[in-house]
Amino acid sequence: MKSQRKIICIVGPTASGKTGWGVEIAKKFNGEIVSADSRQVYRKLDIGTGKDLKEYGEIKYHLINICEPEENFTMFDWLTEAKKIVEDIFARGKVPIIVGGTGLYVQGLCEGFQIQKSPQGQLSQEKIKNQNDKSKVKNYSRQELDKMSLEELQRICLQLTAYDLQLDKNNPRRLIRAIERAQSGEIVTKVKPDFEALQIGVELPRDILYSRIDKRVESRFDDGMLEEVVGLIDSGVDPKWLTSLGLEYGIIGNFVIENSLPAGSAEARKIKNCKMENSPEFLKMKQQLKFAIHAYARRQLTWFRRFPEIVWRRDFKSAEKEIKKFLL
RNA sequence: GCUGGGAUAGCGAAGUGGUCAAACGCAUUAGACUGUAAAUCUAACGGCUCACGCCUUCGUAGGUUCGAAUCCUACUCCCAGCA
Repeated sequence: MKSQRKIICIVGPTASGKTGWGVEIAKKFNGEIVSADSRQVYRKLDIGTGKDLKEYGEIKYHLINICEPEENFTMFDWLTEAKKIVEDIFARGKVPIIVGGTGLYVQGLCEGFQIQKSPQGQLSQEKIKNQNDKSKVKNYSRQELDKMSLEELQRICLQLTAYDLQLDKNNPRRLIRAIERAQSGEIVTKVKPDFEALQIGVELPRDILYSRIDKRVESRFDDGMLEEVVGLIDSGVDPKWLTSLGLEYGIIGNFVIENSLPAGSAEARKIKNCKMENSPEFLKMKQQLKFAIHAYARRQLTWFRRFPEIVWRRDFKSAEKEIKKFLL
């Protein structure tokens, strides 16, 4: 197969078996895997993020374990790296295979997201000046914005961007971004990338998906996921940051904090952990985690559904056929 | 066997005469999403209907009342205390 500017994306909800497919495809089509996972980028977060590094075998993978806990990492950080790596893989005459459940990242790559100074942004700057109220012509930092109440954010947003935020006025994250965008005058646009992409979605009946998620939660606890979280907090990782990651680190993290597990000697901790294992609180937390991951999988599916170009496949064989056709 | 407490939608749980198809939480389902995305936010959620609306629900069966998830009677089951 000669080198060509084509990439394969394997997407789908968590626990659908994307990695397995990706590895098989990499083997069959001379590929390398580029992980599109916003949590596996962090070192030391292994069990909770489900880094099955062994699963890759001989296959080369990228963008896993590329930064330290607590480091800021955003879509554009990922995009910058991913673009470089994709080029690199092309240069080596191989096929980049993007595998991951972080749909936004995959979309950003396939659609070519780019930051741009926008005239609209300038307009907002004008608007600030026109407020005539010098005290409010302030550039708020993220830190400041994070501390604000919904009402404050709404107020500032209204001053800056007027009516165009009708949409998500109860969503602090969105409001903060809208404010930042207005302040910086930067906007994200799309520039068609010069490669072709085929997006394959791993499809799974809902009930099977859920039971796979549940099983995986169980086995991760068996693998020492609770201990991992305790260890991270113990070693000084900011619990606030950790829990902000959501799911395993959010729910287990909060559980660990509430039960003040990360204190005292390793010995004492171990005993406490064992005692914890089957306490009603522990069981409850475990169930809560499972449900949270169900909801996450649903959110992922909602996201993916908006992209009609994704080709959904239940069995690997037919996905493989699709890819063969595409690479021809 | 006696006494007390209780039975509410898939689950948990409010409601103790009208404004109750019944708060709230969970689950579930759908949606949003352009530098935090495993995050953040929105909605639906007894049945039928696009909808006004209609129909059937609060353990079961009767009763009181203009009107009952709410009061009365009997029955069934559950829990606690006493035997």
